[in-house]
Parts: sequence; C-alpha cells; structure tokens
Amino acid sequence: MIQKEIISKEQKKAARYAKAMGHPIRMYVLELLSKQSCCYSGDLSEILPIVKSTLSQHLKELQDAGLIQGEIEAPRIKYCLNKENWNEAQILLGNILNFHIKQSSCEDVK
Amino acid sequence: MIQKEIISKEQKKAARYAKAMGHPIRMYVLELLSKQSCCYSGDLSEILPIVKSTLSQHLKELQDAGLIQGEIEAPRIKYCLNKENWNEAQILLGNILNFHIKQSSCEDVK
DNA sequence: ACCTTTGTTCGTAATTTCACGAACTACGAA
DNA sequence: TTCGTAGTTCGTGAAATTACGAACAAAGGT
Repeated sequence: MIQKEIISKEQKKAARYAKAMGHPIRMYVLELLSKQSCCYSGDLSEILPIVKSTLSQHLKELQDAGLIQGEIEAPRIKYCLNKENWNEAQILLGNILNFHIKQSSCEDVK
Repeated sequence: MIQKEIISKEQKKAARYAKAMGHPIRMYVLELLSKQSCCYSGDLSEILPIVKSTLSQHLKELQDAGLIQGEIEAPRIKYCLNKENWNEAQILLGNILNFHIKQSSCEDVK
C-alpha cells in the first residue's frame, strides 16, 4: 500500500541542496565555482581561515550533496561544479524562490 | 585594524537562509507559504508527520532566520513569509544560483 | 471559575555538525 | 628509493540539530 507522501521528492532534494549550501565556507566555495569554473583545494586552504582537514570535510560535504566534483590533476585535485546537479539545484530552489528560468534563450540543455 | 573578510556579509547571510531551508519540513512550509500567503500551525501539525512541539521548533528556526513571521489571531497563530527577508533571500541565493531576476540578457552564460 | 483549544517551553536523548591536529596515502621529482 | 607536496582519514571533543512527550501558558467559550 502506497501512502501519499506529504513532502515531495523534489522538496527533499531541494532541502538537501540547501543544507549543503548552509555554511559560509561552503557558500563561498560554491559562489567561487559559479564564477570561475574550477578551483584547487590548496588555493582555498591558503585563503580560508580553516585548516585543510576541515576544508576537506566541507568539500566532501559538497561532493556528497552532489554539488561539486573533484578531478585528480597531477599532485592536486581540481574541483568544479557538478553541472547536472547544479542545474537541478537551480531549478528546484528557483522554484521555491519563485524564480523563473527562461528555458528558451539561456540554456539549451534539454 | 580592519582585516579584510574573505567571506562576505552577503555570503554569510545567504548561508544562513540556506541553512534554514535545509530541512524537508521547513522546505515544505516555505514552499507552501510561497504559494498560499499564509497558514496555521495547527493545519501543518495535522498534515506533517511530526508532533507539534517539533513543528514549533522548526517554525521557530524559520522565524529566527527571518524567513517567516507569526501573527496572533484569536486562538491560533497565523504564519506568513517575512516579505523583506524573503526578498533578500531571493536576491542573495538567486545571485549564487545565477538566476537573473531581470529578464534581459543571458549572453554571459557560458 | 472551569474547560478546551492552541501552541510554546522544558527535559531528555540520539545523532550530526564543525573544528582541530596527528597520522596516513598517493604520487611526482630528485 | 627517498623526499616533498597535496590531500584525506582518523580520533577527539564541543556544540548544534532533531525528535519526542510532559508540562506549561494564553485566551476564548461554557
């Protein structure tokens, strides 16, 4: 017997994304990545007022939420937004925040 | 001596709002209020799978974050979005999520 | 005054988050 | 192979989150 869920899958996903965004350090990283396409953990570690192990935890949290992805590049790791999930977060959170993405002209992804 | 802040006020605010949105129950309430202008705690309590004291805590969290406001109305309490802060959340989170409130241009995308 | 309704606060407990330093892994360079 | 760099994992502790039920407070109706 399937009981009707009060809280939708979309709302749970949106909450998951919002939760990942719910810390100043992680918000900083996300905003950076939304503007410059990629960054390296080491660069962040130099700038941000936390030790690298803590930064690693935050980056892991963002990865677990699906918002970013790391790519091994020689000695370092290059982080970028996870395009697909970032797009989903834009849509889901945009929906709650009453933004309306114009599908037509901006983005042709699907 | 003023040290330059790495993480901006706006990012901290945005993270605060995102944090408040980072739970399915609270996301549900916010989405409801973004669509129907107001609601009552009792109605939520009947629908949602949590006891009223827990719901009260979530509503308090949303109030503390500034996203909603309660108004005493006879025996009940009427909750609405806090328009001013909700608008700020729209702008701040919209900025990070690269939404464009103005219809105008999309040429900078990609 | 008493009862009912509505919602908050309190006390408690389990879990998660956040932060640090130490230790560890992976890997390219010397 | 040894060393240095880049980053993760482990162990720890403090604090916050989430949830519940019991007790409490406010206010309208009887």
